[in-house]
Amino acid sequence: MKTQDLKKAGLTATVPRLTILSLLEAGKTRHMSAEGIYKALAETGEDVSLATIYRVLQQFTAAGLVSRLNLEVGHAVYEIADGSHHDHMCCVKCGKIEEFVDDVIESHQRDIAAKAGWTITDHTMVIYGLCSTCQ
Amino acid sequence: MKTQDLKKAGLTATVPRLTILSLLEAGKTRHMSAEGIYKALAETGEDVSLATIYRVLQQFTAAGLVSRLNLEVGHAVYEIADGSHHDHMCCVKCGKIEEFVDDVIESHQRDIAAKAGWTITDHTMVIYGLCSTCQ
DNA sequence: CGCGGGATTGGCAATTATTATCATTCTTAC
DNA sequence: GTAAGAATGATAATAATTGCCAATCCCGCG
Repeated sequence: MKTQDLKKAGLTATVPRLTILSLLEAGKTRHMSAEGIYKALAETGEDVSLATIYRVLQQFTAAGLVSRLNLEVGHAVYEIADGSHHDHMCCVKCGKIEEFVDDVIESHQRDIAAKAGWTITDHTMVIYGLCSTCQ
Repeated sequence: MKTQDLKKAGLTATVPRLTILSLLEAGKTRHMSAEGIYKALAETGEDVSLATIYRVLQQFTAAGLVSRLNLEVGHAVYEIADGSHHDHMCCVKCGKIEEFVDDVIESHQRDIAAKAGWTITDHTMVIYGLCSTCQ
């Protein structure tokens, strides 16, 4: 039962949390936004406030019950395009951004996309962690 | 001269555009947010409105003069964490999200981080493109 | 060099995604 | 069942960004 999943994650079993977890585990849509969850629940009359959904998703993410994927919007930084493609490492403590290039990763991406029948227009890869001085 | 860079990109050479391009090319800070650019220019008395900065950055990005990097905030989607790590492909036309795993990419990431003296806490990799049905 | 019209800008309102606040309600251990 | 603390809902607030529109600028032409 899902109550156990929540207990195991150190969260008390409340109605909103169980409702959200059930929806996600039902797997009708694998990737859902907070807004999407809100609407899906509203449709079945299981109203949960948007504030709660955001809070619960944070808790679930922290507990490792769900994972979060950020898409192409939000806080952005820009850099002069020098033609050379590179990816980024971002320090979660001091915010430093370092760049790197790895041809093996680049070519694998192309292979993966091609194998799936996709045409790549762009990609982003960001490694988050502690930089050498923030260890 | 920078006017030529703008002309070549199909953009008329205006004061705000030249100001922003100069700042970015000066390279004092390689990665700058819109807000950061706004403040940096304000300090030297070269005021450009925030709305213009956002507009110009969009144009520069579209023209390939600068590139844009999105960080860990913004519109997010969540999925049940099944333990297995995977990365994502996102269709820019229909929004479909597909998942993939590639061990070579994973291990290369660890190597790169280790070589730079970093400790990875997380990473995101999203390939943007056209999915097989949206070609 | 001056002029006209379309492109561009600035100021500000509006949006979008998300977080904070706080009074009310629910959970749980006793 | 009850009390204490955790969680929720409603709503205000925030952050990043975009939309709107009147005022201004840029540039080819005379």
